[in-house]
Amino acid sequence: MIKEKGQLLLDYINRYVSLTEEEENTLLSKVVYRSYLKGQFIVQQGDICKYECFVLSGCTKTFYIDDEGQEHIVMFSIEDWWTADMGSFITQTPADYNVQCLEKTELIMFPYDIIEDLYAAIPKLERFFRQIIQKAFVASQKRIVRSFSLSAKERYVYFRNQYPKIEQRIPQYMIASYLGITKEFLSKIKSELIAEQ
Amino acid sequence: MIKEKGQLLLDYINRYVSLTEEEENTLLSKVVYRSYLKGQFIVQQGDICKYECFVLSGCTKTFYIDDEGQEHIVMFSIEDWWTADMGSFITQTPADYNVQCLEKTELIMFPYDIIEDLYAAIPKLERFFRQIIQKAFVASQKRIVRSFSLSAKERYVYFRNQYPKIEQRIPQYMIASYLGITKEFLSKIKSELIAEQ
DNA sequence: AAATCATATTAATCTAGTTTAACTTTTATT
DNA sequence: AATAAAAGTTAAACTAGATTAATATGATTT
Repeated sequence: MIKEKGQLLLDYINRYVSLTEEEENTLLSKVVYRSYLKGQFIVQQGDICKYECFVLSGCTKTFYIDDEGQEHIVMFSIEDWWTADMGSFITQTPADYNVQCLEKTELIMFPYDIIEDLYAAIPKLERFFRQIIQKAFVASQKRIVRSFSLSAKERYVYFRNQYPKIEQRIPQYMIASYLGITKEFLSKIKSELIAEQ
Repeated sequence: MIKEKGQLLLDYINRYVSLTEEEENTLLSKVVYRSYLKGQFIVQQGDICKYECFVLSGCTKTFYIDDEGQEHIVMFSIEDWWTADMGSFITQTPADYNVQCLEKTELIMFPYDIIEDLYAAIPKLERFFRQIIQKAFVASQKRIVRSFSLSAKERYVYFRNQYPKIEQRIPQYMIASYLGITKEFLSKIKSELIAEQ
């Protein structure tokens, strides 16, 4: 794998735990670098998710198609985030979600069949993953609270403040889907917000 | 700590990792057993959450009071589940949530200041917690999807099927709060469901 | 047994957000 | 530059769920 790409991952991990040079080399020898084009799928609903992926560059959406064929966006992932269908990955059962690239996207992929070896070789990784998943879980719980206690307009304003970088890169109708509202209603909210100031 | 109480925790942990007898003894010597009465608070909004708690018996609700004074229930916890404000616990910052007992509740508490020692003494616990948090995160993501893609009636039916034990122990108005609807609307849903069959 | 307090029901009115559909603007393709 | 395709806007009619308020049921206390 290209040295400088791996370094981005190591920098990220070293914010949580400190790896020795030997551990760093072991890690980089086991993970896989891959680049996807805009529109390509990293995971498809129904497949078994074989990789947990760290995003080096680009942007993905994780979404779910319901029985009526409606798309519901669960999350976006950009640089320094993770993407995959974790439920499918940890249980090796068919994925509920699709993960699709909204831009050319570079990833470092952690294959399922080596991740146990990796934990055995580098126990610190167990701690690292525990810590980032704890953070993700807390964020997810907070999103549930927001979905119940805030209006659509409030949720949009929150999203815009929290993820200013994401908003600019993504079409409005996908943001509407992420917020759980229609694109028409988001359009109305935006024009109200403009009128307000 | 009472031997048989500790055994419930060990049985639970041993479903994920296998502890040696020495590790089991170390663990039980560090955690704290405690019983709360109905109505008592385990965590209060604004406090720093000092314990991650395993529920031996009883039932708790985790909730958030919004700016308008409205209560929003984030989760219920019963036997063999965990309860706390994890966000507050991991960052040691003021809690967003309250955790209150809906019945007499027995807990095993993992104090914040010993948890690092515990990970050091029993590295398997790191793996154990990683695994249960992964599961919790996946469940949380699925709940977000349901909150967007299902109607209130569908969410209620799902809840009833998923947690039949919880429904019987808890007043309707709390279930309404958990589902993100008013108690009046839940009452309407229930009478519709009765009329349907 | 009466009184009180918490919980649940019902119904009328209201509103945040959806649906449908026509139109406009922006971006990509030839 | 012209055309097509994708994304975004506006507005009218509609609906899921909220609000308000009155009533009913069920526990708990005295």
